[in-house]
Amino acid sequence: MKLATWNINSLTVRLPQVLDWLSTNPVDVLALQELKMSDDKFPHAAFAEAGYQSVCFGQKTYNGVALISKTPGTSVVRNIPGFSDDMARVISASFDSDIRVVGAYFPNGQEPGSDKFEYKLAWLKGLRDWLRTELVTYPKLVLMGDFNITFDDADVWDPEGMRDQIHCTDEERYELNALMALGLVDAHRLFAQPAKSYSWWDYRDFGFRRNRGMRIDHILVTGALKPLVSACWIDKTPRKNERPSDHAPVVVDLS
DNA sequence: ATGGCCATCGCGGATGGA
Repeated sequence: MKLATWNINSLTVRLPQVLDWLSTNPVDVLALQELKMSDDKFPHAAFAEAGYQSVCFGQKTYNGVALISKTPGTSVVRNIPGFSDDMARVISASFDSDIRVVGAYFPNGQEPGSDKFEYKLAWLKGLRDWLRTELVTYPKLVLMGDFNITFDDADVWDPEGMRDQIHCTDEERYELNALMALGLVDAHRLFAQPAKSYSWWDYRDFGFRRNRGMRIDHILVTGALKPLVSACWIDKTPRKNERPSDHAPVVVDLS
């Protein structure tokens, strides 16, 4: 079973790229973030023609998440039960009866100390409190998406320049580590990876060409799934497309 | 470098992203 996550920065713009990617990377489940599209606009038919089911949790202009899958997802849950939020950031479903997939678009946070930063920290706490009980119900769980947090300096092209900046603060990393402490492991770091592996590059200043990026898109798995993880990689190919998303897909092989 | 780029809304330029 292969799963992937990809922040596509507008499904309206990037639908052809998503379909193209799926045709050469026929994963079982693809979590999408930043649809920037309301549910009534979601292209279920286009995915169906490609042989994929889809469940979405959209929002006009901002945010929006979806799960694209070969088999239908069951027990679909939108956002974080118990955490009141007017933004569409999380969608969860079960596949192959007992694999629970949580696709998430974590808040950006804009700037440490800002209202958006405080919202990010509150959201992270809400996610953690919910996942603690969710992991009891679903021991085989995958949490993947755009986390908007780096683990450490290895995830940042310019650690000195980014020190204490958004995505790299101690507060964000504390919350990320607290999530891991619930019993999750970073699939990417289970394997040797190319040096300077990033999942996002700024559109400005030839960020991708110069590999000035950050690894902020992650796939975390529970201990029960860890023995099944045979590979995890970042696919930089779509970042070379015309009009690319600023993020690249991350893929995990659970076979 | 007080920035660069991109998507949205909507038709100019602000807002958000990261």
